[in-house]
Amino acid sequence: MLRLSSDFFTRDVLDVAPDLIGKILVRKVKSEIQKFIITETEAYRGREDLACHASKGLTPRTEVMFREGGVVYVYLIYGMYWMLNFVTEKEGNPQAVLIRGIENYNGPGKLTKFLGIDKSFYGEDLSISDRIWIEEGTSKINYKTTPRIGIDYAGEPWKNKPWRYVLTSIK
DNA sequence: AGCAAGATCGGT
DNA sequence: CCGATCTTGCTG
Repeated sequence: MLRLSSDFFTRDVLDVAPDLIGKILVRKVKSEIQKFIITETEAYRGREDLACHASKGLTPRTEVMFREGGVVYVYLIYGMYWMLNFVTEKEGNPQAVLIRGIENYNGPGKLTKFLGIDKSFYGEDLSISDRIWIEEGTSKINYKTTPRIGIDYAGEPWKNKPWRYVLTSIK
């Protein structure tokens, strides 16, 4: 199957996040390759989006989001769960897609634990990595949108933006 | 230097 | 509904 190049990620996160639904997340551990359909994503869009970590500006933690799209942004939440994100857009425009679900593993904290994703993936380049990348899916899919989960603190209008994308069926 | 809160999850 | 568990950004 075809690995998605950085061109796929250097677009607006509101285009990339829904386009990732139905794509294949590939994880390679010691020459063993595992593939999963991506079922749920969320978009975090720039410095103005108060739910996006980049709204805090360029800090050691958010630095990777300011890079050219196509690299991995991971961070620890609640002291125990790693969140897996893919950076999007051009350099200097901080956006990222949170991977909230893959087939058989719903929940952003559960899937990273299952896949063995941790701090060592911070900044990993999806176009050349030999342990994580994305491949084109085969089928067309349908999805729905809802507000993002767990970001009520961001307030209006951010908490109600329909920037969560969930796979509903495969055509 | 200290502190409150967090893009979660599983058990009551 | 509540606790686990620790990094982070903000305050002082």
